[in-house]
Amino acid sequence: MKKIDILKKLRSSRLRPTKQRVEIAKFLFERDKTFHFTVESLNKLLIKKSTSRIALATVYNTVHAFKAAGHLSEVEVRGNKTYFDTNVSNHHHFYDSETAELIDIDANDIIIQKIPKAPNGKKIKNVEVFINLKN
Amino acid sequence: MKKIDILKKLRSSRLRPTKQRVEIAKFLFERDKTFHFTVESLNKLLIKKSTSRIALATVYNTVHAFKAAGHLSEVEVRGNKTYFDTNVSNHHHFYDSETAELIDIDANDIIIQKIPKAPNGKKIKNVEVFINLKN
DNA sequence: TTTCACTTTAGAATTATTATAAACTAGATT
DNA sequence: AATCTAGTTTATAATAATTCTAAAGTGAAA
Repeated sequence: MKKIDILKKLRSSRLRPTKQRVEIAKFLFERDKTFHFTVESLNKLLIKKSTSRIALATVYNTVHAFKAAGHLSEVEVRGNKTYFDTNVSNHHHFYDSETAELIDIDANDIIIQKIPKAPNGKKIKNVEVFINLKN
Repeated sequence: MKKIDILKKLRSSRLRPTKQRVEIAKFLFERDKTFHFTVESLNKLLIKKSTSRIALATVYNTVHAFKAAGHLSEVEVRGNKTYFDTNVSNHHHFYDSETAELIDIDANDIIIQKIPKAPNGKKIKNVEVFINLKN
């Protein structure tokens, strides 16, 4: 993705193409493969690579702005709380983000027909299906 | 579940049945339905219900001890960091907890044959399949 | 009943994230 | 081009969830 495309992408998302946003956007989107990161890891990479210093809070702001604009997705469904479950059997969950409530789904109520094989020397430990709900 | 069972359960898991553990275990396991909670919410409920005061750190310790013993499962796979993904299309993930690495799975590589319908007045927003890896 | 490794406790520390408020800037208006 | 202004960036403080620490307490083995 060219710089000009990034400018377009930002403008079309009503994000002012500031120096920082352009720099972060170039870093994130000028690549061939998918890129997974946390704000913290992105920040470290930016510090290494970039000439100008970008505040951590700006990285948070920018990442969330990109997310709101649909340029990034967040691989996290439950906020930052850890839920525990007295049901230790293999099962799945509905998650209602309105009420921050988890609902069990019996393992038998979901059948997965096709599944990819694990990469390289890895094995599949378990498969969790998470169904997010809306009203 | 009776108190005596809880004592057995703890002993068999090599957890000393201390006053606090028994109290928390009774609260968690002497019920018919699955119970979902966070340490914080559990702590609040314990403060309300219990006679003796239990330190928050003890609730953390105890919950993790129960988890290690297999009496509780943790509905959370990625620690407490939020990952972002430059791939905004609908897709799934492998998660390698050894390396804390996410790997994309194309939406077409997973086919779900049977899925439960959403509860009460809710709709399904999206379905996330999370495949945990081991070595 | 003594002993000691395991526990509990209060509070400090850490980590991830969000809020704040002052300084800055892209782009519209003059 | 100079001015204006809402949106941005920044350093820092605040918050929230969780873990650490070190001292005091306690099951249960001997």
